Amino acid sequence: MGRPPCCDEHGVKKGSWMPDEDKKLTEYIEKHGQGNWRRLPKLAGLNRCGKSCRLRWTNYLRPDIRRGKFTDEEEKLIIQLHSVLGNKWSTIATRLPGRTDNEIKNFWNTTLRKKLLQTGIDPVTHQPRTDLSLLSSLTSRLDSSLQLQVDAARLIELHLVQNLVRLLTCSSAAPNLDLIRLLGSAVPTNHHQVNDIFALTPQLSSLVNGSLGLPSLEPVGQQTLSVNGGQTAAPSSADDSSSESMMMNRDCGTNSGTFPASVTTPSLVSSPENKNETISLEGSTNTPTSPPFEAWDALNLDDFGWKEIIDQMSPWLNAP
DNA sequence: AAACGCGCCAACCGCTTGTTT
DNA sequence: AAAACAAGCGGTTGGCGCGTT
Repeated sequence: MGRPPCCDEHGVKKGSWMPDEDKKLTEYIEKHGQGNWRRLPKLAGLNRCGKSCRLRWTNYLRPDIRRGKFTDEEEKLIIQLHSVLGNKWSTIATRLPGRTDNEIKNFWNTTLRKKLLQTGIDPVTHQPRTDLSLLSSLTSRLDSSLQLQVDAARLIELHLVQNLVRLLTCSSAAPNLDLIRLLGSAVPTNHHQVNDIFALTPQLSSLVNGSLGLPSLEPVGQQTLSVNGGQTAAPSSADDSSSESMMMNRDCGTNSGTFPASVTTPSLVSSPENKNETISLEGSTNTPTSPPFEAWDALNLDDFGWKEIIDQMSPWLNAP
């Protein structure tokens, strides 16, 4: 049989103490001393549970309680003791006469903890914060990072368009009719008709036919998107890096008709194997006009309306 | 003047530990 | 030895006051 709750009595008052309650409690303890807290409320004429009375007395009414602001010495002592004892507030309180564990705990949580954090000290370990140096280094790279975000966003846009094209041009199976429907065209039944879709936008058509001499998004340094902690796959073969990779009749993998299970993308982070990478998140000096963006920018894909397409493709993109 | 956000702190809650029966 | 009880402890919450918008 478990222990019954301390304050399970019905009608027991909770919340802030009234002055007359404080008076009753103080008078009773001054007269009879501390003792059986469970019986005290009844004897003192209080409609409170014993636990509540004890807390009120020890944290507020006790005559030896020292109220007011913590001094610098107390502050230093608390930090010092906390570094040794941790959150042992009652033990810490025994070293600060007149201060209650509750008061020290509150002071720590509201003031000291923040103070330490601001001065670069971890309030748990009392050691210099390691994440702060990381933050500092990130700040120093803010300028280039902002530019990288632009580069990365651009790259993702291009990559999505690239995969959209590939989906529509897979040769190993019937074209993805659903996607084609999404493009708002009449349902094509062969590759010739699929090509007609691209005729809707000369720019995309050019992209597919490689007639602009566009930089391939797949060549040297291509990586496979990985979900295992960002590990990169080995660069793909030289065949894959051919400009033909953007052409029709390319093998799209075994999952034609659905989004390829293994989505290829240009590497975003340089690696020893990816010497030719033009985009690196670490100290990149790329600008929006640097390769591979120049030629792609010429497409003016913003006007293509790809965003709407990608929105509608989201069920495929999110499919397992 | 009202609304809102935020910090402070008293009090509560649930759990653990120690003591008594 | 086990159950019941009391006290203590630390985390969390809720209300209040104050400053800002």
